Amino acid sequence: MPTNARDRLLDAAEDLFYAQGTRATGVEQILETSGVGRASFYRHFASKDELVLAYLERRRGHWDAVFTPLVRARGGHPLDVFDVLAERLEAVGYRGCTFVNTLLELPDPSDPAHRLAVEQKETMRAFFADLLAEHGYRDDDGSLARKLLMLYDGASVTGARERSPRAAHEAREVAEVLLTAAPRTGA
Amino acid sequence: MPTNARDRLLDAAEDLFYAQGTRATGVEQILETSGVGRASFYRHFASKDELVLAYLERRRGHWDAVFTPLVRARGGHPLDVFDVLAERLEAVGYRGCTFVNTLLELPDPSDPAHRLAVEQKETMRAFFADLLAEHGYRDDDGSLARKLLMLYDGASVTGARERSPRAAHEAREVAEVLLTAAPRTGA
DNA sequence: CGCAGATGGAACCGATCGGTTCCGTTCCAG
DNA sequence: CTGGAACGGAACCGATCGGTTCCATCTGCG
Repeated sequence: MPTNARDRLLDAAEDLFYAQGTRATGVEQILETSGVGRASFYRHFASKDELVLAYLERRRGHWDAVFTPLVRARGGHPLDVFDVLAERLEAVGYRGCTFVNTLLELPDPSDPAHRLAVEQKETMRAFFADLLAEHGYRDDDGSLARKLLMLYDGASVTGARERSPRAAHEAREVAEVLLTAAPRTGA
Repeated sequence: MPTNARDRLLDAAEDLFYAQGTRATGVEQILETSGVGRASFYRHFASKDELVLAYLERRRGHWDAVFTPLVRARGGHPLDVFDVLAERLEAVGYRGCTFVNTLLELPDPSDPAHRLAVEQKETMRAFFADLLAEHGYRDDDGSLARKLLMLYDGASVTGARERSPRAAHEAREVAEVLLTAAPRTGA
């Protein structure tokens, strides 16, 4: 039974938190952007921190509902992740991976937002591991999946800095070299 | 003729800005940590923003004066960068690359702090390019140097998240594969 | 029609933000 | 010894922060 105001708040929060960071975005600005009254805000969220968490959970849902299906639609090869990332880098206003940005902006490991971001990164690593296994790449110690995630994070940061999709293309090239040298299942 | 207060302010700013981020650190906390009076602060810095800039310039100087000599001392091979990075990741309180953190925390491209961080990243890229050339690696389009920097950034972010030097070791392995496949000068 | 729930506006709160001002002290050089 | 520069402490400023409260309005449903 979410009312309209809640959705508008989350829409505004998603835009502003992502573009400016969570600390840099005040409640006031979210109210102005969403057109929601101050009272209504606190009827739907106990605090700004809870809105931040709801924002992160929404982005996590976006990963499950949009990002991974796009990778699957391309065939689900580990390299496809970097092609989907490249498309995102081309979008105006790309500003890096939400979860990398959040865990760097809120570095306290006991912060629920930090923890959620770390959990999401673990989900991404597991996704790489699944794709590798499904395509016959052996990764007994898990290092290959971690390296691909590290490449993904490096491309996200570089893309946010250069505001160009080149980083994703070059990350894909690195990943390609990595996979060429990787052992195959049953070999 | 910098007085003692200025140095103490920069010492405190370096610790706090790096550990918590610049927005999360108030002037008040810097005054408490440094033991400097509020008036003295504004005698040395026109604003908090200028202290942030001075902090970044100090870190940039640290790169020139400490980081790159450590790499040179190991032989100046491109892979040596990752070994020096690994040592840093082992230090308690490691929280990622100052300049990556800053350009993500202050995403406005016209922000002087953001610009300084971007400039420093360009310096790092050029450093990789120099090391590559000095050790006989061809990199006509500069993509190899950019990829190494991307690996460095990925390892920094991952190291900040995992609080372990493993990311640097794995980044070095990726770089090694990359260099093995790279063309050599005169070939 | 009339009621109830959801809403937006605005006033208000204490706390904190970055920044200014004044004053008393310390310390070193002339 | 004396003057001035540098300093620390504290009061103070306006602005903004996150958060609370009250009220008028709108809307949909019985």
